[in-house]
Amino acid sequence: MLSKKCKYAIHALIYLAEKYEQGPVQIKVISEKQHIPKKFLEAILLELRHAKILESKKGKGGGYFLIKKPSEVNLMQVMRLVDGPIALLPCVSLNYYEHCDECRNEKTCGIRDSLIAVRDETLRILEQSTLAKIVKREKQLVLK
Amino acid sequence: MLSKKCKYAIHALIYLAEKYEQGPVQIKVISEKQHIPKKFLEAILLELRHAKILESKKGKGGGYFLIKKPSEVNLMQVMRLVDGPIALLPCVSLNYYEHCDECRNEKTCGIRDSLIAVRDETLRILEQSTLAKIVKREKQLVLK
DNA sequence: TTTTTAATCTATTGATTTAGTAGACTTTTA
DNA sequence: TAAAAGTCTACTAAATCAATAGATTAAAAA
Repeated sequence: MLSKKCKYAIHALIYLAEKYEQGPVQIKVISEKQHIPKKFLEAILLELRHAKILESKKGKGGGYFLIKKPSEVNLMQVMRLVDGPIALLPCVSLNYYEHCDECRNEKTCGIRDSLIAVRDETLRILEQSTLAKIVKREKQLVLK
Repeated sequence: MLSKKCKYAIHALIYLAEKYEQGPVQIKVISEKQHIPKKFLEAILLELRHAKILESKKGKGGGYFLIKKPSEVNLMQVMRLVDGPIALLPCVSLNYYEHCDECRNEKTCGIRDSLIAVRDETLRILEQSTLAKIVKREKQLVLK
């Protein structure tokens, strides 16, 4: 399961993708519109800034804004950044690999194949899910 | 990520699937062969018994054994039982559904589609992964 | 019937992670 | 220079995770 932090991060990014190239948006505005605790959101946005997905401007008229195109930010990146590994076990993780103590020899562990398959399918779907596609989808859903 | 508990449960079940219809296996034996803390394993096996996957026998010659066929136990069942939801958010979970506070209207939430796709692909793979297949796979891997 | 074996039940615990909050500080703009 | 808005440091309550301890019960064998 995703953490609340990650869910908040995704919703904040979608909101900022809607306002792409329309100038900075204040934390307070995102917080209110997306029902995210303001102080918690501050930390999340800072993390996304450090990851070069967002940039910020201080002082009056300041706020946060996307510096990547909405089509270049996907759920795979965001989830990895905020929550860490996508894989179900560290021993099948691409970005956060860790050796498995229990299974003596990884080569003969029968569950790795399944978990690798889950990982790859999950990554495929999450990588395709860009902010641009999500915003487009939401607009279509609102019309229905 | 799976909890250690869930990983232990899977490895214990694979071990018992290898010994299917060969009589009860003591907790201590499973614990040693699979490198699982004995007391922790006790609780896990009990849970699997309550779920009617295992049965136990007390006293001398006692232990645990599978009461379902290895082909009838899959990773989807085990993960759901031990760790709960497979889905990435409660609002896209089939078995542990919970309404989402933040997204006011679920109908227009753009990330649900992706998360539902991830869930369905994950379930498909995990459901196919039966103990029988895993044991067979491990035997093949050992030969290589 | 008693002893031994092995699972069962109750309960507690330490460590880590999650989900925040508080408050002082810095930068920018009007 | 005052107000606005992000930044940084530190702290905390609650929940979850990963166990451990010890008494109890049931079954089999001596």
